[in-house]
Amino acid sequence: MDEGLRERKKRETRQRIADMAMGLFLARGFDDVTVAEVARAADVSVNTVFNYFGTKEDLFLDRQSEAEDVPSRVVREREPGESVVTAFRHDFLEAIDQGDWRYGLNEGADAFARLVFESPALLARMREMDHAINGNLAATIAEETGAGPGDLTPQFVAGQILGATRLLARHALWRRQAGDSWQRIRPELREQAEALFDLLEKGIGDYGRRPLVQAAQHGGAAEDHEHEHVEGDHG
Amino acid sequence: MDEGLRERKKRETRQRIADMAMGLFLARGFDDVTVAEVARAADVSVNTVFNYFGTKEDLFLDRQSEAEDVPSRVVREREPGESVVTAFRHDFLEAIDQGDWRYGLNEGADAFARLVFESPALLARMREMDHAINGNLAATIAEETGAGPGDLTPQFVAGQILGATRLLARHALWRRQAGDSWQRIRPELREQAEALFDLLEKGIGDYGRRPLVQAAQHGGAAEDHEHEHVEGDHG
DNA sequence: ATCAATATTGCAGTCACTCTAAAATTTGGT
DNA sequence: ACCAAATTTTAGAGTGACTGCAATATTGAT
Repeated sequence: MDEGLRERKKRETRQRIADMAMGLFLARGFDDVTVAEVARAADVSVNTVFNYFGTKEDLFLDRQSEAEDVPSRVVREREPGESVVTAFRHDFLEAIDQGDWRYGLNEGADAFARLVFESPALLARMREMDHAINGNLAATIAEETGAGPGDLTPQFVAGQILGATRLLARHALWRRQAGDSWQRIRPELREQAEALFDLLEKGIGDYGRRPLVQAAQHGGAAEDHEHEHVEGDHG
Repeated sequence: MDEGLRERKKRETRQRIADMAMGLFLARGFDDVTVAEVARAADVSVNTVFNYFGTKEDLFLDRQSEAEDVPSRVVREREPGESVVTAFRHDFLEAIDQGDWRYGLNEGADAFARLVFESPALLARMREMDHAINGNLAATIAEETGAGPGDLTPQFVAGQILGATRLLARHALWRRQAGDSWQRIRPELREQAEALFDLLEKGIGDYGRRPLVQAAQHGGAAEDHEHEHVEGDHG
């Protein structure tokens, strides 16, 4: 045994605190539970709680932050011939079918999401995590593609892709919140994912192009001149 | 006079508080200034400060939040024949030359930025603002293009574009922070902007495509075949 | 001047979080 | 089993943002 009594007790105490906290949060919402209550429930002092968790939010996100470099793995383990985007496309589509927790597509994710959406503090923390994840993925992409330090492309690409997957995941959660079953959501989500990944790959250059004619501008027929004049005056 | 004494005094008090706050923040950093100090400097009680500003962060972002629907205007006022992306391309490139405050490209923006980057609280608030701006722009785009309520494309496009402009703006600020002059930054920023907008328009489908050769796939040496064979076989 | 509306203030309190010093507990050596 | 050092836990006091309430000061209209 390389784990003494001391280590075990610490691990147990930490776990007890986290478990009690999660129970209270799920029952009454994040903001309506005080750290003092968590401490009482775990039978420790408030100071001990802060000894293990730096902030109240950490009580909730304990293990969540482990997922901070998950997207990097998708890039690193992409198959030969696969671009970064297609790697994520395949990963995400698989995730839909398997109810992958990495994108919040698993069964119990909605209870979790409800809690987050109701708490400004947790929302802020989630955005912070998103930011960190963006940075991680950008670094990995830069590394994989050998981009120079002044090159903004890795950060750009990371942001674009994660923006898309987050949007899709959030949309699914939102539909779940509204009462739809995963069964009903899945096929639509697949379509939407395909559509957004197509846009990622092929670009949004033509999106929302305003018609060149102005006669009957917002009369009724808006579907003429779809690809009329793609200008390319940029360097 | 449609403004009585009462109204004027309120306006003046509010302004005095905001000014004093900004002065203290710029001098000593956001986190190292207490609301009580701001109150003392403005010669009012702490309660009066909270009477005008809901949170400490509001003291800093007072007028900033006015800019929440600025991007929407770019879309609405785009010229005939212009897509959403090209509208932003032109707007941003103009902004670079004119040192536009809307993108934080004006002369005094770096002092501001330093303050924000050093304060976790302000960073969180900025991200919150970004989120709101995203939502606004998405709504405008949906409106302009007549997208249905279930269509994720407007949100997607809004996120992609704002992600790009924010990245560019942040990069410029970061270089400013490092001591470069706007004069030196401007031309490079233009190039980077052109590059990212090109990617927005044409897509990132081929970015980071891994070579198809497989010989020493995951043996020991990890640095084989960097850019070997880029081919376009997607479809 | 006086009254009603409202702006400002003082005060007490909550909650997250910090710091410090005093227990309580575990560990290693004898 | 016992002691001493290391470490964990705790109590207690304090800070700072923010809330709620009741008292007070100021303004607007008569």
